[in-house]
Amino acid sequence: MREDTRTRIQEIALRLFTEQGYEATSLREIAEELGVTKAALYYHFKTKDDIVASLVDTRLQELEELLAWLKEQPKTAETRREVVERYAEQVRGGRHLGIGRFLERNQTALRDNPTLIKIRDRMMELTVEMSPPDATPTERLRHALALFALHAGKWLMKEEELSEEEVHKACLEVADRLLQP
Amino acid sequence: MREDTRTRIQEIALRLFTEQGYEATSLREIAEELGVTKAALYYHFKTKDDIVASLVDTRLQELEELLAWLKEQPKTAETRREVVERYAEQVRGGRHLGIGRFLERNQTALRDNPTLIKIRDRMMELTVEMSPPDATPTERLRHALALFALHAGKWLMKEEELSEEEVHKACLEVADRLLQP
DNA sequence: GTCTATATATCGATAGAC
DNA sequence: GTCTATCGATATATAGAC
Repeated sequence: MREDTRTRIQEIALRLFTEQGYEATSLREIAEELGVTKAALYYHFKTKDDIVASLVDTRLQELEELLAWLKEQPKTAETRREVVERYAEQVRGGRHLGIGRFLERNQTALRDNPTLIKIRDRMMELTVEMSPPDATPTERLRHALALFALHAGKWLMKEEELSEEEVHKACLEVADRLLQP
Repeated sequence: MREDTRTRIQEIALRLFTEQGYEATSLREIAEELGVTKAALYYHFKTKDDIVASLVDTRLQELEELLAWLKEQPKTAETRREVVERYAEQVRGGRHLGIGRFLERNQTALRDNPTLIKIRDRMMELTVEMSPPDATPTERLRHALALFALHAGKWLMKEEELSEEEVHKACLEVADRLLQP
């Protein structure tokens, strides 16, 4: 069962945008890896930005689901732990693996992209909604950083000779410590 | 006492590279803000990359000084605390303020820049050298993340109505918690 | 030190044949 | 669905006058 061309464009674009950056990756490069000409891409996507939009729409949806759930929960330590677990599951999540890193690395280049702006806003909301209204600045920072630890951990430990499971476990343990009262 | 042109180019370039990204910022834009033509820039810097080099060389030097100092210290909790303090001082540091953010936001676009590669390597070394050889993966991640917290904190708290001092204090407190045994 | 003018290359995007 | 050919804009960089 062969993948369709649209999906392959998305995969190649995601990888190159992540490795090289959005601006530094041309449609010519994407087309060459796919084995077609630049013009062929325009049959599948209207613009270069459209490729990005198709990538990030799914991520925005996931984030909004998590945020909606969080808003219905009491702002307790137990809720925060569950947010981190759900977020971690999304970050390393099945088929959308890698979109997180793409987003991290292209925030400036894509700072005017409407969907990216929404993702950043939701992310900010998420960190705010984790803490009760009377939390101190330090507490709020700790809770926010717990989510951040899941990204940073993977980068910081990429040179260690550890399995993905071990890295994941270490990330969750550090996140948990940041959530302790 | 008027600044010289070379310094003004560096200031404008640093700001635009940080706000818009390296690739998205053209020499034309820099020249326009300076009030000269593109060609004039080439009198002061040989290439666009040369402007970057002039910016990051200082940061590399700072980082190498800190690393050299760290390597002579025992890997104790006290040493780790002092590394964080010195690093924090560099991050918000006087005249080189803003280079940290520039580096964070242009890692992909400038991934082949020799000085940037060195900075990334030294940064990695720094996180490794903080922990004793027998530290667990989780401990190593915690120590590394303590340095990271100083960057992330500023981003995460940029929308809070806090003074720079308060944000800085919160960052240091969270970093300190990550260093606790 | 800064200018005008230009070389050369690449980009995103489109038109139209097949 | 993919091609060739091309448009118009913009990029980095250089040559040479002043």
